[in-house]
Amino acid sequence: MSTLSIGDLARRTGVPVETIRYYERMGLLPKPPRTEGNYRAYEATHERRLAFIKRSRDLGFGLDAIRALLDLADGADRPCGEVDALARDQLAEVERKIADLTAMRAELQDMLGHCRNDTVADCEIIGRLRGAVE
Amino acid sequence: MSTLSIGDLARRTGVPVETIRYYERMGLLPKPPRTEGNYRAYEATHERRLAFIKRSRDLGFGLDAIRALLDLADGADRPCGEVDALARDQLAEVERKIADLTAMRAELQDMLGHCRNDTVADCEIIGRLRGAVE
DNA sequence: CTGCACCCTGTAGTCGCTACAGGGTCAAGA
DNA sequence: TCTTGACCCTGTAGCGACTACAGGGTGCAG
Ligand SMILES: [Zn+2]
Ligand SMILES: [Zn+2]
Ligand SMILES: [Zn+2]
Ligand SMILES: [Zn+2]
Repeated sequence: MSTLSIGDLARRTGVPVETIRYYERMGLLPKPPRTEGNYRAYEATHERRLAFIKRSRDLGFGLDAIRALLDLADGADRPCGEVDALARDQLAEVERKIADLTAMRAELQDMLGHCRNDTVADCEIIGRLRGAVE
Repeated sequence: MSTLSIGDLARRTGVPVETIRYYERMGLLPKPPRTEGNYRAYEATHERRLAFIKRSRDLGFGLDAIRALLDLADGADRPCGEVDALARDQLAEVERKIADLTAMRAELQDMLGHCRNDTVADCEIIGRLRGAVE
């Protein structure tokens, strides 16, 4: 037969079992029918939906945005402006994070480059954390 | 007099009041003496320590690493190898995050570049989230 | 003396999981 | 047939680093 246990679904999508149950609680994944023994019995639609969620998570979308994307994906004939807006917001967020991290990287590299592996008293890293150079 | 209220300290360091109390609970900032009315009364040492914590946080160090850095900073005559190791670990972590985010950015940009602002059914963004192209 | 800004403690919520505890189910092997 | 072990169930608590109250106390200016 064609239903999947939660463990099967986890293996096929790469999403941990606990996370699948969490998505169900959060309303991202519909509650599947149950077997006689009260096991979740998933079908292909669930697998597709979970794969969609996983790809969205891999791009950094938050669960609220994913809920919105899933809703939008159902309205095939509507324009995709809202989808684009969510993607642009996400891109902006990613770019902001990259900018922050790039500044951190530059400062960490510079600190490490100036450190003479001396005593703590002379260490450039500690010196800058203390505020010697900004 | 030379003591600072928690609000003064917050203004001078840019660290919110709630966060200062949180750092105290977490053992990063020593408990300051109190006034008669039970207000925290900070001195210059607290301000320096909090500034150190803030600069470390701005570089992305976690609170455990900052605790270690603060301890190491007190041993002026010891070699700074452990400090360097913490900084290198942090640099590696930052570089890992940049790599992840850069991949997300590339995919988001590519999705957005292919989107023709059509219907949801034709939208490249939705298509890829569904798994059309990996 | 009254209002208001500030301070106090303690607790709960955020986000997206992750890790149990304490049980139930089910198929395969001895 | 019995038992082992892998899997599944619910419910709750923990993570990191805050953030946001609720419900009160303090202190100063008008
Ligand atoms: Zn330099
Ligand atoms: Zn050094
Ligand atoms: Zn392309
Ligand atoms: Zn589109």
